[in-house]
Amino acid sequence: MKGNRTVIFIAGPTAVGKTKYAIEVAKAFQGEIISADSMQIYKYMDIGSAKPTKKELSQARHYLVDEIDPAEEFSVAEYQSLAKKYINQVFEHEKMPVVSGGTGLYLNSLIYDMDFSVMPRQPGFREALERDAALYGTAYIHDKLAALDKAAAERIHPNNLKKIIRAIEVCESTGERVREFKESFVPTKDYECVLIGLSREREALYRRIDQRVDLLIEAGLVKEVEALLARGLTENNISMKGIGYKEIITFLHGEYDLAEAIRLIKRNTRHYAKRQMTWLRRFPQMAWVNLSEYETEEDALIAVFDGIRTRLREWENGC
RNA sequence: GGCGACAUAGCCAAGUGGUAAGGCAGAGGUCUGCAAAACCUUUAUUCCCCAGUUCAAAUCUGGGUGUCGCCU
Repeated sequence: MKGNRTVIFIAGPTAVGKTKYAIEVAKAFQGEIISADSMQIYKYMDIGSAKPTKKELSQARHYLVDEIDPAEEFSVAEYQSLAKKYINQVFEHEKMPVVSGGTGLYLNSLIYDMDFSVMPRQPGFREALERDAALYGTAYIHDKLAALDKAAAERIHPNNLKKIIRAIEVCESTGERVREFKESFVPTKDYECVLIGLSREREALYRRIDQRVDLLIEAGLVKEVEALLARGLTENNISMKGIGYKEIITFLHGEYDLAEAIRLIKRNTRHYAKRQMTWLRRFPQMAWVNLSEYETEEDALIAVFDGIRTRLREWENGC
C-alpha cells in the first residue's frame, strides 16, 4: 500500500538550483510541488525569498508558495499540517508529491514522525520570561528550567535563551517535556520518502549566492521591502527576519548604507547555506547529487532522475 | 635624496622583557511550535629577515628589506 504513496524530496542549500530541478522532476514523474521553504510561503515577499517566477509556477502545480500573510505568526506546526494535507491532496490527484526546499526543520516534520499537537504556544509567556532574562540573566532562566526538566536543561546550552524559554513554556503549560529530536528519529508511516540532496562545491555555491543577491537588488528588493513596511510590517514580524529583509529594513532605518546591507545579505546567506548543509548531511537516506560534477544541466538532471529511479526500484525489489 | 612612523593569522588588531587578547572572514557542529531563527566549538609552536644583549625577546640594540606619511 505504502509503496503507492511515495513522496520525492528535493533538498539542498539556498541558491543551489532547487526550483529548476524540482520543476523538471515534477514534469518527469507527474508530480506536483509542495514547497518546504519558510520564506517563499509568504505572500508579497517575492524578490527577497527568490520565489519561482510566474513562468516557473505555471510549469507545475505549486503548493505552499505565496499562501500565508506575512503578518501572521507561522511555525513548523502549521507547516506540517498544511503540507501533509496537500500531500494527501496530491495523492488524490494520483500525482507524485515533490517536496522542494531547504528549511531543515520543515523537511524533518514531513520525513519523521514529529508530533507538535500537544505543545501549544502561550501568548505573553515568552515575553515575560524574556523580561526576566534581561533582568536576572540567562543563567537564572536556565536554572529555572533545570528545576522543571533536568534532561532538557542539560541538553540545551545555557546561552540558548530561545530554546530554554520554549522548554519552560512546554513544562508549565502542559506538564509535559519538550521532545527531543532523537526520540522521534522514526520515519513517518504516512508515505515512503525518496530524498535527493542537491549540492555544489562550496566556492561555486558562494559565487552563485553573491550573484543572486546582486540580482535581487537589481530586481527591486528595496522597493519590495518598502511596500511591506507600508503594509504595516516591522522588523519584529517573523517574516521580516528573513535574510534580505532584515538587512534592508536596517538600511532603510538609516543605520548603514546600501553597500553594507548588500555585503551583510551576501554574508548571512553564505552562513545560512552552510548551516543548511550541516542539517541536510544528517539524513542517512539522502542520495546526493553534486551539481558541480556535471558539465551540463542535462547531465545533472539525468543524475537526479537516476537517483530517484534507483530508490523507487529498490522498494519494488526489496522491503 | 633627507626626516619620521609602522611591519603580529586571509583581514582588522591588542600586547612595550616572563612564554601570542579580541573581532571579522573561513571551517565543523547542535536543533520538536519565530528555523532565512537561536546557540555551540574551532583557527599563529610564533610576531618581515639577519645578527646581538639577556636565564628569558613580538617586546631592547644594530643592520637589512618593505609599506606609508612629510620635506626637498
